[in-house]
Amino acid sequence: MPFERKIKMDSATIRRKFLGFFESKGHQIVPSAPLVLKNDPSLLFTNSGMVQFKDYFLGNSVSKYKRIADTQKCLRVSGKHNDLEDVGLDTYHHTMFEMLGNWSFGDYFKKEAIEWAWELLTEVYKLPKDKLYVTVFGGDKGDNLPVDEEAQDLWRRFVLEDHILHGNKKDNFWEMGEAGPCGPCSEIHIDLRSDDEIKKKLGRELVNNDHPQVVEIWNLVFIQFNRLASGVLEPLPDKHVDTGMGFERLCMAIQGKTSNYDTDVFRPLMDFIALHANVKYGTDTKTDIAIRVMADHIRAVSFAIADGQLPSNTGAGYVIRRILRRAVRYGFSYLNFKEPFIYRLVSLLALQLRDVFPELHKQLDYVTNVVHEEEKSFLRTLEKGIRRLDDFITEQYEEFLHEVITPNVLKEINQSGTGKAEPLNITLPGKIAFELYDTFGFPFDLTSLIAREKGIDVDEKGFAAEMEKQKSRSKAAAVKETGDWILVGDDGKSEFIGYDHLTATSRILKFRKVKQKNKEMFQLVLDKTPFYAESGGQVGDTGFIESANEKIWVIDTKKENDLIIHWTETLPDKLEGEFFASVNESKRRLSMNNHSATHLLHAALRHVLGKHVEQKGSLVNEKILRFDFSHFAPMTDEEIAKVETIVNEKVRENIPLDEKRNVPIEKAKALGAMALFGEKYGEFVRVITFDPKFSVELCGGTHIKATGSIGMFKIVSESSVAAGVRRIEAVTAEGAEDFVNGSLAVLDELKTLMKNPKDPSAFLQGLLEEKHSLEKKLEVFNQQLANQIKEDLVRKAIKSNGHTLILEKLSVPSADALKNIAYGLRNQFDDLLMVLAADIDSKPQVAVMIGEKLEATKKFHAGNMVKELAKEIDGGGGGQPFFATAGGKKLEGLDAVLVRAKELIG
RNA sequence: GGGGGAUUAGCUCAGCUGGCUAGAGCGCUUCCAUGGCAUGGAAGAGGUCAUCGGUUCGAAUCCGUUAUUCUCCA
Repeated sequence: MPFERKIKMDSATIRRKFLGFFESKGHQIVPSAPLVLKNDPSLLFTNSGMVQFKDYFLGNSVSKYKRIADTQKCLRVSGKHNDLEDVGLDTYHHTMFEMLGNWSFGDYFKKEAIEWAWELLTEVYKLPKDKLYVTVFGGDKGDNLPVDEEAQDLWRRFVLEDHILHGNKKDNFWEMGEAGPCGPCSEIHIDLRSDDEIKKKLGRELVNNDHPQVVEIWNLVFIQFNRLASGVLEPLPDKHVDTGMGFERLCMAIQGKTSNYDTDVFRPLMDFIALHANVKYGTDTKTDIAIRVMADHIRAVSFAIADGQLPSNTGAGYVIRRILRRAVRYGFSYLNFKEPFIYRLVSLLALQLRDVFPELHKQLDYVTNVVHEEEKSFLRTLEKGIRRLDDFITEQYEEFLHEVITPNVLKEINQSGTGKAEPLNITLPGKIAFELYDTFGFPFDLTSLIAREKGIDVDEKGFAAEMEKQKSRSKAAAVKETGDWILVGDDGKSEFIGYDHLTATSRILKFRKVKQKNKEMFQLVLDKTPFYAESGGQVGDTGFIESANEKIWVIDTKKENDLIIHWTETLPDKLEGEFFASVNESKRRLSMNNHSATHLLHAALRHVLGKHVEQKGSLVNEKILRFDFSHFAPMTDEEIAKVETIVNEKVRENIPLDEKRNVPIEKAKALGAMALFGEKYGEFVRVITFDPKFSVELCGGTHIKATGSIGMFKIVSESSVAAGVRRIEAVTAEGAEDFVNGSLAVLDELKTLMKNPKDPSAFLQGLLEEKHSLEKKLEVFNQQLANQIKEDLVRKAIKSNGHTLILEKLSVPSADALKNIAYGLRNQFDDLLMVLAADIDSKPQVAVMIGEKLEATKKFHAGNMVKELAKEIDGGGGGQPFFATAGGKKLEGLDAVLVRAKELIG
């Protein structure tokens, strides 16, 4: 009997004990960072516990606490060990997972890390010592590194020699990237197999061998080196500890399960899914996979949305969309969920994790709504795709039928709708399957499934080949080369002084070259800079840096983590020495107006619409401000007007800016400042207040001294961006003035054109109605004209050879009229044979019309006749057997047309 | 950032290689039928075929621009 059965500990307790344990060892417990990253070009999502502490390791900033522990939401959807398409197939991969971790920044090192890890696992969690294995770094010749004896000796105090293994550089040496902090690591693995299994094969032989029940649970990283770009390792002055323990696996080990999905982390979700799908988990592989996929994916999707990442068609948003759609697909195919269902899991999940990650529970309605809408939209996509696929399949059948049509085959096809069909030897080309996928978003596995049900094969290789083409195309377009940082003098700290100054005397600390779309650019880091880097929605500053003999334009300023980077197109010839750095003042000033106005808008919206309004996105530049916020209905004109009025009132009050820097976050919250979900805040924050009773926000942006300089605030548009998210675009100051003046100018112009009517809109309304009725009258008039011409032609008709012959030259206003006349006469005579040579606005046109009965005899073909006749007017033409037209250039040829027509008729 | 598709009546969509007087279903209006309702019958209104430009004798259809939107890849 497995040991674990005796232990009962739920996941919440396991998490609590971890945090409590490290708190008792002097660690500060911090909240999880958001799942979605901003300001990091190398990463879309937080994929491990250390991500939020990256800057501490890189030396860009210093941690206030030497010891920290937390549980971190992580998301992994790509990479060597975890492909999205694999999650759910096995029992231990996940998209979102929690990583428990403890850190030392220049404080304790290997001894404490190892002792505490052992104590927690064996004393607190009471995991059996003989089932635990540890690995230590076994050295690497290339890097000239020996075995990590230090760690090995420390482990020997607790662990039997045959439970300690050596690992290679791949498994036991951790690196942040190509260059940067790194060091050996030590992993703890656990053997969860039954005693019988263990007897057959020793646990140590299965460590690091992808066995689902002999798994790594904790990785202790000892950061002691810095790898230079050259590849050389140098020892770090401050050594750090970075550990990460997979929470779901830990729960599996402690709760004595053989699958992460069997723990109470996933079970409530899975039971709910199984209940509504009306299946039992554990009875069928296919439905089990589908249940796991849904239970897993809803976690990733819900928390990503709660952290501010809406599903979209680019970047991180696209990843979220893909995850959700994969869940819908599995539910649709294997659990028969044809209606939106997944959104109902959100509340269950929110409740389950309310105490650890309150952000989801606090935004329950919003997240549920977004998921629901996204589900609906994908189900619509599926429906359309199925229809298209059916069309394709029908086509394939038809082609097939042309070749082999026997009663037996027909019978087979007719039966094929009922379920399993005999293979028919028809293949759906990969190109078509790919087209369905690429253009219409219809998943390949559904294509195969449906095709197979109808006895059709799908060319998988062809599909994969098309997919490859698409990938290489995208890659080729996205080539971006980033060079190494090159130091200019000493590498020091970079300081931002742009809140108080627009100019500075600066030195270049380092620079690097980047190549994008064959364009070479440079990135500079200054020791102190007045340039504001794009952040919080506000655009980065532009401007220049200038030395005694040269001037370099800064075309953009961006942030990478906490580093402020100035983009330039050229590099100064002389990098050393002082530069005069100057920000483009007018752009900054206009952006500041818009940014402060955004704060006023935010406050006004909460005032008018309610407290559920929260910022979901923001863009502030020198021209416009765009503000996305949670709200479930379109705003009425009254609401918009009211918001505008409130903001403009606040502008006229000329409220002075109250800016407080370095406010402890707790104090800021007490002031009433709202923290945004998905935003990462430090220990100390900046608080921007315009009237403490009106607008208090945490913000790093630049602001005007008093609201009066906004001048005027004008909302330009209100629209929807996603389910439950509205967008307002507005302008301020000169922008608002231009907007209003522009609108008035258009109105003035229109009024002048209408000769200044009292009520312009009524006047225009009348004008439109009049136009409509005139058009109708004209139509009637034209019809009458055509009838006259028709009657004229009827009179000139000759009975000959048993048909009614009309050969005439005439003048009509349009090609349409000619057509009308021709059809009119066709309805009148079923033995009609008519050639009309028309002058339309001085352009020659010929029409040949043949009556229904005459057409049936196939004696004459209008299309062929008109081609022949067109030669006479230097033109060409064609049409159908009974009606054809031709146009040309030679107006004088019209008479010849009639002569030729007579010859043709004979 | 790079591909692919779509845009036709109030809505959902047909309209294949340029020439069938631009269609269907639902909805709408009017009339008729039934005790009422579900509904049935008849007639009718409603379209700059997204936009601008080009090719052509002729463009909803082919080519390019812009806009909007869907979708895939990075």
